[in-house]
Amino acid sequence: MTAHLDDYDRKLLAEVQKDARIPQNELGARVNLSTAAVNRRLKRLSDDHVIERYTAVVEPGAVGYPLMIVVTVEIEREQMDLLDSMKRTFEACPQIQQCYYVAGEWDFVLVLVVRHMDQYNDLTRQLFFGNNNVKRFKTLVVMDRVKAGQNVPVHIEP
Amino acid sequence: MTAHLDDYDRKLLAEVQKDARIPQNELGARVNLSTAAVNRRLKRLSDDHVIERYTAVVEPGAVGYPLMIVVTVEIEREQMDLLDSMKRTFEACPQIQQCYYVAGEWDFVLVLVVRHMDQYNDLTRQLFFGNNNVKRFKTLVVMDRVKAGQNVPVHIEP
DNA sequence: TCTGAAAATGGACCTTT
DNA sequence: AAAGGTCCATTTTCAGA
Repeated sequence: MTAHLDDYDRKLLAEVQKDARIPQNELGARVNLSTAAVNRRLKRLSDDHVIERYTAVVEPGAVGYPLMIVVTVEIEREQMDLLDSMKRTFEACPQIQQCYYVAGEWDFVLVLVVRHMDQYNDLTRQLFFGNNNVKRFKTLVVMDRVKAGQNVPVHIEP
Repeated sequence: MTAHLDDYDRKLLAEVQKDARIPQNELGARVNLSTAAVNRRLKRLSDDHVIERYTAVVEPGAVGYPLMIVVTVEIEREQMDLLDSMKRTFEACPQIQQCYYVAGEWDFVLVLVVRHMDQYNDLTRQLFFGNNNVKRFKTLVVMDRVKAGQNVPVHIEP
């Protein structure tokens, strides 16, 4: 499953995770490869789905979503079709940035961005109060986004 | 604070959040703008920090981090310098993808990617058991990453 | 908005291990 | 075979008119 990545690949991944717009010749200079080799490796990493996609990260506050909220959700019954339909509902909600189905004290963890508390209130009605498979949920209001991103460590550790 | 974005900006942001490698002429075709106009707008959005950065999203499983874990942490005392040092510790830990300081039943929510349970165990020793300002923490093991990303909705809603 | 120069990408082809 | 390097055509970016 795990692709065999060498040291060059790891260095490249570290760089493009930090900044995907560094030109390939500059990347080559940093890792000691020709631009053509960098080009081939990046293409391979994309083809192999090691690199899932390239994206622009938008600052939520700058587009009118200054409020971030984490929600833990417990459900009533762990029934396949109910689960799937909940997952699809969460997936389809644009304000939900992330949705994880988890094992432990809760069943779902959601991370959402909203315009203001009123919008969050509306969403709780739609998503939680309006769904009779939701047993209870807890709201955690984010006061400081200490660290955010999808970066995966790529350094050589056991 | 909120930059004044028009409809073109929003459409562009929606597109580059989905895929940051679409060439500007193609973007222009999609939103009905010349490539030069697209170019200027994207530059402005970057300069204004509406677009924070461009990044490659790496599939954690493909580089040996198949396990994702959400942790909620409660701390002993909410003292400024202790808080700051905890934030810095969490920020510096490569396995911690996201760290939110929150209000509610917990103080921190962490999202981490690890190689296997043993690595997570080690991390709990370092980060939680080894820190006497941590009162308690709860582990939620992610079974399904239903939705992941940093996408911010940019459509026109109240 | 149009035009063109400069930069970046990505393929062809040859060489090394 | 697998991967690197050089060279070159094509595509993309980006600024001035």
